[in-house]
Amino acid sequence: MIKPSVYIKDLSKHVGEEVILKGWLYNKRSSGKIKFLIMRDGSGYVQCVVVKNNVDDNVFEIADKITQESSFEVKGKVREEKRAIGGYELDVIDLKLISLSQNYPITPKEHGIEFLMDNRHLWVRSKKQVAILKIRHRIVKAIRDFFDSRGFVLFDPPIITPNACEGTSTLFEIDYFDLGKAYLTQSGQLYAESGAMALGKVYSFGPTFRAEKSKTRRHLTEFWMVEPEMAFYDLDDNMDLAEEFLEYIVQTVLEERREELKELERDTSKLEKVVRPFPRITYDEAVEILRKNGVDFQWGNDFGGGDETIISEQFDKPVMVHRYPAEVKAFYMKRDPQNPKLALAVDVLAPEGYGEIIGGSQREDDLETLIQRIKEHNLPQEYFEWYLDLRRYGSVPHSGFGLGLERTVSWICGLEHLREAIPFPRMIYRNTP
RNA sequence: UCCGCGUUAGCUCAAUGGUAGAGCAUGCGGCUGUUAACCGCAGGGUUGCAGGUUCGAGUCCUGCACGCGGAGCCA
Repeated sequence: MIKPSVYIKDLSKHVGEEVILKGWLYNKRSSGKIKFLIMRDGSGYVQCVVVKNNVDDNVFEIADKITQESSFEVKGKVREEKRAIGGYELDVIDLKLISLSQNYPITPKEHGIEFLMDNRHLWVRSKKQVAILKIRHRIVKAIRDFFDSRGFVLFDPPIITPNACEGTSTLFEIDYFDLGKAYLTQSGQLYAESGAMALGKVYSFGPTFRAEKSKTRRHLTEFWMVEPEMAFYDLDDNMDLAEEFLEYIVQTVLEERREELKELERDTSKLEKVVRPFPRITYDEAVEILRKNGVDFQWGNDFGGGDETIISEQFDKPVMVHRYPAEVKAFYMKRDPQNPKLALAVDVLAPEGYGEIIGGSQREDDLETLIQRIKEHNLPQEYFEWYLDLRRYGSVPHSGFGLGLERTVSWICGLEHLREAIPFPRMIYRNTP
């Protein structure tokens, strides 16, 4: 057995005991005959104190020579220590070097983004990145827990698809044997709809791909999306669910990842406010807000990034904007019976300028109307025959939405850029490491 | 695709058109409570690439490459 006797996060249960820890050297400070080694093991950080007069010469020699990010094993006695990070310290008895690291590129000073991105495989070891990745994991778990405990069934759509879901965005093209071109999915929604007709309430959760030449802090070419789809839900039911969902995610992270949020210096008072009910405004009301704020906005257009910021700044909670002009929305969205120019769509804008994190709608459930929409959007109907079947065989009103995982992580962590919200971001000018 | 900014030591950055420097990292030495520790010494450069102007270019001009930010588009 080579695994350590205990992990750093559990040291509080071992005060006064001798333990063996294994990990990497995060940083080292020294003051003559006493050396301070900060070990990280993935679960946390602990300061190991090596005093020359208390250890064998060869142990002190190792403490002297060990370099940043070298892997090592340490035997020592756990002691409470208010001065140290984490509140506990290890009085070192023995040290074993596992592998010496030489010239680790990421030093304890500042680095530029290009360098850090080139070294992303090492950058993920840094404190801030570790905190973000732990929060990302907790968000993913919260998402799954939320749906799993409410009668939803996980329904995995294909990644390789024969056509565009929405027909507009650019797709990544691949050669698919003798069948010609295929594409990487940009949404699992249409497939999720078939799942909803089979299982009632489903969600899909996986990577999606957009070959848009976007070059902003809000875009990745590969990102993760969770897409619930519910039979017998109208737009209001859909919004109720989205609201409860977001509250659950944010409050869960606040409860369970407080340490990590602190490490990121996140202003948690902003997150505390994310509780139901969220403001709900119509597209028309949003346009009014823009005009009051001096934006010369043309009715019928979609909101740009700057517009979204202005709208969301009016509120300290996520704001739900519903009933958009049908022209700017996808073909599958149902029109508002009260006003056929409007689609029963909803976007949820995160506060603090983080923009759209959810897009959803009630789906068109009438066969003839949907065929008409496909024609209007100049989409090849033959590719959508299977989708039309969902309206031929027991069509029901249904709704769903998609939540962008990285945008959610970015917002909750208070990040400047989406690229830190995923281990290995894929962007227009970067697909390495 | 368009607009703006940038590219100097391993990293982060300085340097009126006139001998390329500092901090971190690395190596050596010092310090028994350090918190991005500190102090001393040392090594480390084809100034992104290709041209041009000039007695002289890191600095000015042209082109290219790469990066960053933004627009459009979107989660």
